[in-house]
Amino acid sequence: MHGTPPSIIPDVLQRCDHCAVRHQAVCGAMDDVQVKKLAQIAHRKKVPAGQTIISDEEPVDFFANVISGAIKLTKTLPDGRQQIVGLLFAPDFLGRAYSKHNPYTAEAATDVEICTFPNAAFERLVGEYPGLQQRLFQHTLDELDAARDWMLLLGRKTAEEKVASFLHMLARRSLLTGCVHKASPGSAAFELPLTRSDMADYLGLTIETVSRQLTRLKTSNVVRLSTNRLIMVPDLDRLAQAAGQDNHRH
Amino acid sequence: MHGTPPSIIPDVLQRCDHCAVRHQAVCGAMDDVQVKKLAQIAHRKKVPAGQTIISDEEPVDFFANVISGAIKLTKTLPDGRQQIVGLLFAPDFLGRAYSKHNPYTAEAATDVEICTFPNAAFERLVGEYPGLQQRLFQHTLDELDAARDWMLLLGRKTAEEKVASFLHMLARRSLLTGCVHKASPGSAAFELPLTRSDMADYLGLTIETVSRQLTRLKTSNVVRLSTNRLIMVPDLDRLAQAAGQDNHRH
DNA sequence: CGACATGTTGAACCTCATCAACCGACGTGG
DNA sequence: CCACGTCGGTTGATGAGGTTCAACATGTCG
Repeated sequence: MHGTPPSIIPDVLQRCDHCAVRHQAVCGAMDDVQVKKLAQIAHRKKVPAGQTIISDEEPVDFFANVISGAIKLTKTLPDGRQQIVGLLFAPDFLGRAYSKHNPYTAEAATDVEICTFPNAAFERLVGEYPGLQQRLFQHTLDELDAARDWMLLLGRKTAEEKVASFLHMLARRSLLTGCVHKASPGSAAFELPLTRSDMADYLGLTIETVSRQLTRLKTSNVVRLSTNRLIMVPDLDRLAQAAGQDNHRH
Repeated sequence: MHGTPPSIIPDVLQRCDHCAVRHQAVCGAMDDVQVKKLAQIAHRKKVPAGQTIISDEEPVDFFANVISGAIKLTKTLPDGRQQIVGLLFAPDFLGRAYSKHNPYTAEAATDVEICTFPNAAFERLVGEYPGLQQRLFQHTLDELDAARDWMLLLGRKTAEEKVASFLHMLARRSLLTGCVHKASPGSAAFELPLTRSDMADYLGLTIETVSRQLTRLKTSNVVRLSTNRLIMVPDLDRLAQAAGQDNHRH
């Protein structure tokens, strides 16, 4: 929502070899030679929480990989009602093929690190390496699946199921993303990347309802909160059940 | 929801040249020589309303173009609550690249005609003609945009805005799809492709609420209903306003 | 004609939004 | 140092928008 442009910290010396997402992000489709080409057009950028990265009102001239942090994609009605239509995490990709115009706004939900590529140069690379286009396509399909899952949530789930589903998604995510304490199998612990207000915008609720449902889940011992942001899930199956989920999947 | 497989009416003699969607569907990316190849693997199929085309529980072994009618993509919670996560119309494409498994069910909302291609053969063609893959990618991006628009609707719009948005979408569609009476500019007339029950599942409402909001729009003269299914919109801008839309777009 | 599916309307209820007060943490300036 | 404003979050009271349950209307098909 800030008008100021994100500060650019070019990092030409940065070797992709040491990048945390080298083998997961779109560059995972490329061999070392290709990645070197990519490195030449890439720029690391740090974006503080709350800053707008892409606005739906301005053309976009770059693509980006998310290195760390969370980015929210939002849509807003003329009267200000807002909905988060997508969340991007570590190896995800930001940007739209075939169009300079994004139909939504991208904003840093937390402090964020991204690796940007200028539009033209990146599209040239996509032309050279068909594997890259396929990777982008695959990523878009995943985003579509996620969006449709969320449509089911927004249209048909209760407030408690919505909150539980959100936590369940993060919990699953935390299990995949390395560094797990895996204290006991079937449990998880993670940090909330969103404020209550953002959670509300993601779930189609109000902050008050989100807060109430969280305390409900807390008092029924489905989750534990150490701070406002640190969540501990003792039993993932119970959480999945509270989320009204197909738990024979995922 | 029916268990019976759709009846297959192979139509080898059918020339793609005469196909209503020859230049709009994915085949629009192909020249006449390529289309001839495509015609050899294509089969026309008629599917009666209500019949399941693709189930999320069975692998899919074909792709398809929609020739006529409407197909709904649905997701269902274990307890039966249902949400339509996508609607496919005439030149749209059904099927999922890179995966035999669809995470949703496709069902004929009206009587439907589709043009199917066996998986393997089609993927071979995609490999040969890069334009085809790009076309599929583009289509997926459009579906993603539509899904995210719908997330905003499901999460943040009121019942009246939801119904109005749905009608507005169909009205816009009816203007693009040839055969318009364009009695007066800014007006539109079309047939509802969905039952009240399906509309409810699409909008995250109940049939009763859909019905009530329709009569509200009717009594406030935003729309006119000749039959239950035939809609007349005298002023598209008023409808857009009732939909809570950005009307400086689209 | 009766049976069944689709759609409308009414009344009661309930979930969630709204409005408001309050809490703790943090930063700033007198 | 403390008063203060601000921000993120919680909790309570109230009410509206939609759901639910039920009755009825309409249309279609054997």
